[in-house]
Amino acid sequence: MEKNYKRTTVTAALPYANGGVHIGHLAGVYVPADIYVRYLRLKKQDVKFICGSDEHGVPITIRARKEGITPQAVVDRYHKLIKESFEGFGISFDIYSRTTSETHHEVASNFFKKLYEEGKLVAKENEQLYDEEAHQFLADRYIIGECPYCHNLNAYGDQCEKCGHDLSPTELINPKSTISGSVPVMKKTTNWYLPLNEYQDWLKQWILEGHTEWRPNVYGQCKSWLSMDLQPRAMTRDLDWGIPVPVEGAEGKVLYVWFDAPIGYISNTKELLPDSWEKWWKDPETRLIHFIGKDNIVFHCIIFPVMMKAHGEYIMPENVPANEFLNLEGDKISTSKNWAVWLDEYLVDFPGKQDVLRYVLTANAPETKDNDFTWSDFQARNNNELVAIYGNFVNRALVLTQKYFGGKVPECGDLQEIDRVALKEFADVKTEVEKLLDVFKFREAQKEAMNLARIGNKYLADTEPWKVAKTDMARVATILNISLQLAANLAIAFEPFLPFSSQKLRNMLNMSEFDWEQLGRTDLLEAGHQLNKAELLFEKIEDAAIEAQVKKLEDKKKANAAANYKAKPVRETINYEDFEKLDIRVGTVLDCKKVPKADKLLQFTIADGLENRTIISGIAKFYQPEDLIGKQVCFIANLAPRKLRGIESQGMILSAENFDGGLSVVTTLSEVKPGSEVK
RNA sequence: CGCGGAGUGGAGCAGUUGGUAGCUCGUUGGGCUCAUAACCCAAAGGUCGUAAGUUCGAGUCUUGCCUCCGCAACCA
Repeated sequence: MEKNYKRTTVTAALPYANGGVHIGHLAGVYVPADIYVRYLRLKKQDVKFICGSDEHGVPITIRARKEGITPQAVVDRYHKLIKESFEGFGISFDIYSRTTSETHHEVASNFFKKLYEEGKLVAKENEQLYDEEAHQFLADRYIIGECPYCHNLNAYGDQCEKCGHDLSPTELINPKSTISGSVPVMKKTTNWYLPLNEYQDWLKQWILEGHTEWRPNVYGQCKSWLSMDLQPRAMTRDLDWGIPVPVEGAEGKVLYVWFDAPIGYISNTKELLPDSWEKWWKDPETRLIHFIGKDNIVFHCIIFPVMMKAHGEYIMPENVPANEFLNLEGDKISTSKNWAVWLDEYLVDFPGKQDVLRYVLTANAPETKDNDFTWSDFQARNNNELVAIYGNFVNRALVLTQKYFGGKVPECGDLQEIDRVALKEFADVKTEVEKLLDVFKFREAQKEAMNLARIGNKYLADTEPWKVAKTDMARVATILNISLQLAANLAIAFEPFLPFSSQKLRNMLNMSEFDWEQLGRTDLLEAGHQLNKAELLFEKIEDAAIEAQVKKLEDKKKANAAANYKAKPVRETINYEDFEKLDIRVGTVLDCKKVPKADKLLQFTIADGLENRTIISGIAKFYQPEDLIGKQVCFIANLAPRKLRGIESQGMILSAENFDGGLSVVTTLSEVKPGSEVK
């Protein structure tokens, strides 16, 4: 803030066009960004608010394949949905474009070309698994196979979720493509890498020394990254959905989405301002602010800055206010599990109540830690704060004015001490709100704005104009004049937070012009100015509406459980000899305890009718060790022993994996002798 | 195993450079009646995840431990 900037470029994370947007997106990124931008605009500062859909990447191709449509059709659908949701909530982007736009393809392509031609990228050849049926290289997560450590048959190419080992796809036994089910083959490929390591010292200096004021979560995350040795990172992928790599010999390759997406900020600016976009990105007198969620910190603080640095013409972000996550009724919000409050549905269920959600999400914003959204909190904040404090004060001032002065702003007479105190208090609010907004503390800033209404209610209670009216109308005039000035101030103070309500309030007050500098002043409405009819600024939300939402969520939860249960296709047929190779037996658990310093592993001592054996199993999350002692389990007796956390596991205990990932140990219906074979 | 963030009265949050713990909502009692049973006042209620340490003194510094969230597939 010390530096005097001429203009501010504000970006909000590009939502991925593979689903709708929900309250988590809104709370984490778009509402705070919108508040900030509206605030700057009110201060008459030069600001551009840039966003758009991120429309490339593998998951979109997967969805398209699943639905039997083109990737373009997928992104068209979600781009429209997302764009409309944002518009519905008054997120005031100057442009909301998309990364499939022509401009973006050109900008991203040129960006890459410049880095390539100047030798800022390093080409590297390596071998990757390739799906010959689907004709594409496979990202780690799209390969499953048997884990070489715990022999879980459904380990992913990057990690086995059962034993927690980090894997590389080539380690998997019997790897299989999740896309086509075919067996992937090794194929050589060349990709271009951004040598992050070469920029490490610069990053350290820029962030760790230059930006100690960044939020602790952002700064800490950067510090964590910069304390390790950064590795070159591939900026291209072998895929057919994306921006073609503009280099000879790079057919069938596209830019990595995380290379492509942040450049989207730049190209969308260019689309908005074809002639003057450069000053918004290249002029050192421009302040660049990225609003993101915590999962994006590394891209916006490390990778994208390095890209821009390597390019050489761009300015660096001045701040990256990242929020933590929002939970919903105690559980993580999840697109894939459909555990979310979707914005498009909210707009239908609560028409005209966009500001209520904006208010609640800001009041409860996950600025320093993850927070929880609950419908009962939503109701309470609406009824006890918006309605009771803000709406009610405005209503009181207007109704009294209507009653005593026919809806005309009365003359302000001599001020008494109590008036001066109230005026002083609300003048102070301006300074306070500004101070907080300037450092991205939106939650507190909104609370401070709400204090204006509190001051108003107290002022009315203290001065009791309805009593004074019996004896001294001149005094009532002064009191109501001040109250109305306060209401006008509220309209300004809340404009960044609750734009719809501010608009409504300004209409009631018949106020045309307004800007932030007027905040704290007492001459916003002239004596004799005619007010419009008072309406309610906010309405109470009844229990029934809340119960309906809670029920909707519960129904979703049930539907999810059902939808997520889908049996996997049966594997390749085997013959009896193959089966016979497996020696499956029943054993009795003699002892069971947690493996120290491993959160998933249990160590079993199993009576097997022979010499007893030790088996490690990754089911600690689902069983208390003592509950298993004495129980009979099925295990594979002739699996090659394997060391896990330093303990040799002599076999594998069989468990069924439920739809939700939960594991249930396989046992027998009646007790049998330890060592009995399972056939 | 490693790294980052967080753990404060019933709920949601503040607590700056260490000095007897604040705010909003809720609760209880009182007041008022202009107002969407809304508003105003007052009170009760925390010893700050846990154990130890530094200090005359720690929520605020150090160390260990516990719990939650996140960490380059997707996801704010």
